[in-house]
Amino acid sequence: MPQKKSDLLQGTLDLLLLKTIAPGPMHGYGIAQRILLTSKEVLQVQQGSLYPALHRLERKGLITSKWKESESGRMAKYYSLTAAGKKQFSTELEHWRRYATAISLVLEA
Amino acid sequence: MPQKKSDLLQGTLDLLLLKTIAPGPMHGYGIAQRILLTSKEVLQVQQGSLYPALHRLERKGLITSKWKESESGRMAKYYSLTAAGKKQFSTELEHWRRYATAISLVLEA
DNA sequence: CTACACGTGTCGCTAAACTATATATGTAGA
DNA sequence: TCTACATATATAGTTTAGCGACACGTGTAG
Repeated sequence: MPQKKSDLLQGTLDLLLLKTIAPGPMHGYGIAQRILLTSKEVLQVQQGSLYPALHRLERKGLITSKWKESESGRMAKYYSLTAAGKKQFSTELEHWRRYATAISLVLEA
Repeated sequence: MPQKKSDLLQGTLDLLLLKTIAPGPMHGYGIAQRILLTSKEVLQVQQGSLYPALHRLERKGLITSKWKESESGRMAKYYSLTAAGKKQFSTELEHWRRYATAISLVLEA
């Protein structure tokens, strides 16, 4: 069961989204599900965080969207990474690693 | 050299502060220095983040302060953990570990 | 006398994430 | 049939953290 207070750390949501889209086009709902799954039910992305984040990334030109029929037969907006998005992803990944390492240094000191 | 855009992740600052104070009373300026040092110059806590955070923690009863002469001979405000602060620290540490692990799962998938 | 390290603090801003809500459809079960 | 739930997108309004830019004051080194 997902924890009540999921409280995403600011700045990591974009990274998570970018990473999840990377292998191929996905729609918002599916992205959230996949993150929940691969994080072993720890990371729960709220709709109120998810869709604004997706719109934000699209406005920045990091992802593009296209309406398509989903596996369940409904229409859904499929997002894919742009070239800029791929670049941004690797930058942010680097930043996360650097940051997480630094935190560990302080915490485990 | 510290990176320009240090951008602390929201929510981790309190944890860092609590951890740094844990071994014994420290003043704000010293805390920031120590974090910079132990993180190998990666984590730079800005004054505009540091002091409000310290006040916040004190208001919540997680730390207490006392004016004392510092090693340099000036007056400085020394903060120490309260019992509630210690408890909060272990809770937040747990949360961070759980969270960082989950992120890694998604990122390294 | 100037610059820098020490030390605390605030104001105003931005932006991220959350809660709650709205909308719409299909399907399973009582 | 009615209800509940999964699928799917979206926004309005709120909170709050962290940041940049200041302001204040002292002591010391050059």
